[in-house]
Amino acid sequence: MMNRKNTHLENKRLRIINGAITVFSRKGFYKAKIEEIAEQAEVGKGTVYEYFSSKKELFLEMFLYIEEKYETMFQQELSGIEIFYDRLQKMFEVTMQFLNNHKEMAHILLAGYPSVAEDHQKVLLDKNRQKLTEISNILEEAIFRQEIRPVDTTLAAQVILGALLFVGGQILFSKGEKVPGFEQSAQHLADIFLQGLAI
Amino acid sequence: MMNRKNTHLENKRLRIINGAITVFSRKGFYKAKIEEIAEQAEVGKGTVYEYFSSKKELFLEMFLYIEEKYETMFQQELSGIEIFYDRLQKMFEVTMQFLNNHKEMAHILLAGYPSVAEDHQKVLLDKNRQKLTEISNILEEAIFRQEIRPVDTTLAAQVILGALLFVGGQILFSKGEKVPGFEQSAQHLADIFLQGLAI
Amino acid sequence: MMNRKNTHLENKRLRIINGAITVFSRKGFYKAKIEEIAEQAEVGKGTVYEYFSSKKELFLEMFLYIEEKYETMFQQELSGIEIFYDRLQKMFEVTMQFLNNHKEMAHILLAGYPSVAEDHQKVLLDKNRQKLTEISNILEEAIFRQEIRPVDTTLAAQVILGALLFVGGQILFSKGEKVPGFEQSAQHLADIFLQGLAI
Amino acid sequence: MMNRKNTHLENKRLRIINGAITVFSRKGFYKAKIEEIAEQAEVGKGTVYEYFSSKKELFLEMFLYIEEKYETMFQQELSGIEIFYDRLQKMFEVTMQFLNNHKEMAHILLAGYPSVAEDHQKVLLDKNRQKLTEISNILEEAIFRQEIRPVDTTLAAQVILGALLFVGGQILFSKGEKVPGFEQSAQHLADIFLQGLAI
DNA sequence: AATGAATGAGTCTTCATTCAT
DNA sequence: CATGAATGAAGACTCATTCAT
Repeated sequence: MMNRKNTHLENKRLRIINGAITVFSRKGFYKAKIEEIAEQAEVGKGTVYEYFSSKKELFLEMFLYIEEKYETMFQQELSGIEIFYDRLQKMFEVTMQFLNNHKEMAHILLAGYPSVAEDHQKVLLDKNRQKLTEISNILEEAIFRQEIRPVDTTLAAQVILGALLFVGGQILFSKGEKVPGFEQSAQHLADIFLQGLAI
Repeated sequence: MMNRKNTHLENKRLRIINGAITVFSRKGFYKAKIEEIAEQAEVGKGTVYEYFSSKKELFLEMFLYIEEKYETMFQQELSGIEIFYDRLQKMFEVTMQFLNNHKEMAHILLAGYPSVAEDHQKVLLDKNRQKLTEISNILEEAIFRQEIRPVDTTLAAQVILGALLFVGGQILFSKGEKVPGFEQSAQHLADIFLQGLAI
Repeated sequence: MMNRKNTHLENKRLRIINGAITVFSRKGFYKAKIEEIAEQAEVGKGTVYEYFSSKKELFLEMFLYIEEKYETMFQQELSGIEIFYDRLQKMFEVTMQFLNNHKEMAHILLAGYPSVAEDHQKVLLDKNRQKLTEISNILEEAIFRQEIRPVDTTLAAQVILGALLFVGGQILFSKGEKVPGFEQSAQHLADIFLQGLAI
Repeated sequence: MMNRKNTHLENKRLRIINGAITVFSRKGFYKAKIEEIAEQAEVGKGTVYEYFSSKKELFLEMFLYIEEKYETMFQQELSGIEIFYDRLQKMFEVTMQFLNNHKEMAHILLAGYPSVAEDHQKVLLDKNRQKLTEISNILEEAIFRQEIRPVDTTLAAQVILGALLFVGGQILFSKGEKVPGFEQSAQHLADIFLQGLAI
């Protein structure tokens, strides 16, 4: 009983988060209207406030929700892969796939709406840092395994994440134009990073 | 006389643009208040509207102003340099230097505030594309000179610009923490791109 | 239940319209402040916008509301009367009575605030034309019945409506001064129109 | 010399008044911009304030200027005419002619923009009253001469002025539609007033 | 728990007016 | 006298948030 109720509630919360994803990413934080999110979620405007105390809070929760999905996807897809080149390629692939499913989030992930964050800024920055650390760890492991040469892993992680997000964004925002398959792009990218540009 | 007047007017327009830079980058587009920009510029609120027809227009003009400065800096600094590695390094250096002077713009350059743009979106996207083309050309030239191996220059340009902006942003937003010298970081970055990560 | 709610909502809409009547007629369109209308209606400023999408729209709706009341009054009072002289007299009487209850509207009915109208101008002009047609019809009927001689009914209708509104307005705006009873004035007017000024 | 200067000044003042006529009547009081009036008059915005202390004052002065022209025209045209019927007809004719030349003023004359007036309301009302008195006098004279029967001249004057303005307005605002010649309309009107509608 | 009607704080923008040149 | 750049008071309108039902 209790359980069913919880599920039911969870569903409503989830519907709202999904409405938020749709609207926030279409309109951005400021142009998104709570009312429209409520409509999307097929709940009443007031109901949104039963689950989230404010628009900002909703934005944050939505962000964390997406982040978590990204993170999970990231972990899962990379789990079995040992070879660094393959991991790198998979990273790009997963990220592009993810951005493709949440196109609109690319901007948000990239720039993080600093002014929106304010109170929650710490949380958002931490998420970013976390992802960088993750990539950093992968790099360090690869260095340890002597798959790659010793480089400043912090810097390299930034370069990779920047590339991931920006290239992903670029590819996705070039609407209408031919978007090469993710796999192929991912291969190219991994290749560039691994082999470098030098002859 | 006429000249002095023109100069005087130009000064006021410039003061407003600088006010806009300060406030927009501190608060973002939506939280920035015209009144505060006017205060910053030490002009009356109404005066802003003598020079710019709307908040959006002011934002666009400010963006173009900054872009142009960046562009000029970019061109100048790269002009004498022939070796690709040096150019790459300089690119990073210039960009970081620039972002350091306009810290606040990093977000804006990165994400382009899509929802703000709307009417002007085309202009903003074009600027981005323009920069990518520029880098692309540098790459093609380097390929032609056989300084680097033949790669997808479009993709590579995106990777480089993404890295430029993101790494720049990262470095700058880690306020309080030790920021390594730009030169050194630029060297590292150029090295990573040129040599790749592989052993 | 449903019914009570509707009634309740209707009431609020009506309260706002009445506030609008009070304020618009005291101050005219441009000097009227939405906030004051809201105060009059004892609702919040925002509530006005729940019911009317803009100040102009509110003005139009108020105008139509008043027009309808005038029209109804007009129809009802004239319904049983056959003799042309009596109808004419009643027309004046009804109009003066009406203007007396909505003093402030006289100007609006007279001049129609052309610049306010703009978008809605057509609606307002149509209302005017409608009233003229109505009077025109009454005149034609009277001509048919040979109660009055054949005249240009369009012109005559204009004369009569002009007189109705202007005289009404004159009488009402001479505040403080002795206003003769409506009935008596109406008789005089009807007499002038019917008998003419000639000896 | 002095004289020429005065003339010159008078010219500038007049140019502004004429600009005001054009703009006020096209846009109405509130939508008219001082700047546009200045443009029309081909003077600087500030210059308007050299001649008129405020927008309201300019409006009033413009109104009086027009009124005077109307008045003069009225007096002149009626001066030689003795027969009441002819005077009545001429009145209509002159008024329509006048409104045709200052189309836009019809509304203003009709309704008098009460809210604009405020401070000057007295002046405007007086002008109106003055015109009514004038017509009243004409009527009294006609009664004295036994050209028309004794009627309430105040009321009759109102009816006539109301008809003058309203019919004039109607005719003029029916843009695009066939407007019968003024003379003919004036004849019809005079006929209706003199003979009445009765058979 | 769910709703949506009601609210008013907050901001862009307009434009009459001023005043230094 | 003439000008127009500068100003800021004022007001329509939006929308997150509340709360009675």
